Amino acid sequence: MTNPTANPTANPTTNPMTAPRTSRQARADALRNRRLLLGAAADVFAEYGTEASVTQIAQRAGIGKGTVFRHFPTKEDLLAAIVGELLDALVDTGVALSDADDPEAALLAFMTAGVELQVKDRAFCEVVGRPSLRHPDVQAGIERLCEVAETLTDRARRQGTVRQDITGRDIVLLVGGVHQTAAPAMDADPELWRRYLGLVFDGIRAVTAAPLAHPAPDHMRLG
Amino acid sequence: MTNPTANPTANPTTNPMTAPRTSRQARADALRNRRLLLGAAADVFAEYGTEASVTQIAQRAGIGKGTVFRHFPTKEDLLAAIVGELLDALVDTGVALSDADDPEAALLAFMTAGVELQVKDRAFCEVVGRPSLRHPDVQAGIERLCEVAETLTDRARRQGTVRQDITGRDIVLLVGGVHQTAAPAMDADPELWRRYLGLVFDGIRAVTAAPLAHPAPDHMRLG
DNA sequence: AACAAACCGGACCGGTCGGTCAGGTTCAAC
DNA sequence: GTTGAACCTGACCGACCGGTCCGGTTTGTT
Repeated sequence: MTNPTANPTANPTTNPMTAPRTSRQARADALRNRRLLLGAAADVFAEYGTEASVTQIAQRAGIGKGTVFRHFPTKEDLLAAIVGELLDALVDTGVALSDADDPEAALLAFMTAGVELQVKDRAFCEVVGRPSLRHPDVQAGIERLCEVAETLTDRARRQGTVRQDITGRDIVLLVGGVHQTAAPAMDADPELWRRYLGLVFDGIRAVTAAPLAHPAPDHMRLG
Repeated sequence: MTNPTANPTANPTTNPMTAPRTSRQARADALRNRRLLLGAAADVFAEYGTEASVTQIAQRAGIGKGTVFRHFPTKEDLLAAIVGELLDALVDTGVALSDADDPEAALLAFMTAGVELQVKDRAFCEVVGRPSLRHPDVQAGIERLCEVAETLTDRARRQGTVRQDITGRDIVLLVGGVHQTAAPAMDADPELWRRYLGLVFDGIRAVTAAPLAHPAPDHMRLG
């Protein structure tokens, strides 16, 4: 959906990654600036989080601030495009793990990849970890993430290596939670999240434990 | 330390909760406004988080913005006073649980109280969950929290109901992490954190699991 | 009652933010 | 080469922030 090489016939008003106009070909300088913008935005959002200013992104890209708003009507649209790509990449990782030999190891690898992405990218973990950004692209990406997580979880459940009462949504939420658990102490130990991922995964593997008293979530946002 | 009824001979420059002047008695209106301010700040920070504006707090208290800065030189000092009180209350809860009959249940009750506080108070969980606010009062409060958590953990460890490689700092970090895990879906289910507290506690109780590969944190902030 | 110190409050300051727009520039079609 | 639409830019706008300041008010004391 947010793949920059996607079908150019897609609706340009809902997909700013494709050609912005349907009639004429996009101009060469416009495409060049768009690439510069997306690269700079990815870097700056990753390093400074969602509160990075548009001015800062424009400077990093070497373009004017007005050009940013020409390509994306609001800052949130730009942010959603960046985070959407990251979500897509993580979904792809999950899909690739869906037919691995060891379902338990595959689920752990998926969670590891998720936490690593959050560690690397401040904006990603801020957007995924809070119900603030209601952008449809992001919502859809998270939904796809839950689906692939459910696939991975289901295989491990059938194998009997993880408890029966864990869902794909649990996994997605726990990936965010593991990162947040370690976050306050990550300056002192950048790999601390591995400790809590191990602990949480022991909880996920506790097949002999009593079922969790509280039911699983059925949807992740809105009320 | 941040108890409003604490010893009035404490250094007023480091403890804004006590009388602001050593020589004369504080004026009646000043004390009244201070109480209004602290109450309003607690409410507004709890509801809107650390980004609540000083103007908003002053309006809720029914006082002028200048009066806020008369009592606390910066917004961060006010925030630290509020959060410090909450930390003290949680430490007291932990101390009260330190001689309970069932160490395992006591540790779980402590964690439950911690998550409940985070659910109720946005500012509290923002300050505890991020290494941003370096205010000494807050740092000291977190340190005391880790100590009482270590006491509770140690009793449960000796009893053999929790794994040997869990520390008090782990517990404090996990309390924050459990809340953050459920946070994205708490609009739909405000009690969802109970599910993940149960799951994490199963991990903590996994006495037969292999020891965690990554070592425990030895300090929580700075680098 | 009279006084001075303490206190109050909101206009004000400098700074930052997301977003707009007029005017100059560049590209591509012919 | 000419032309005009698409594009680029950075000065600018209004809103909001934390924090300051001083004229006016309140308070406790004498």
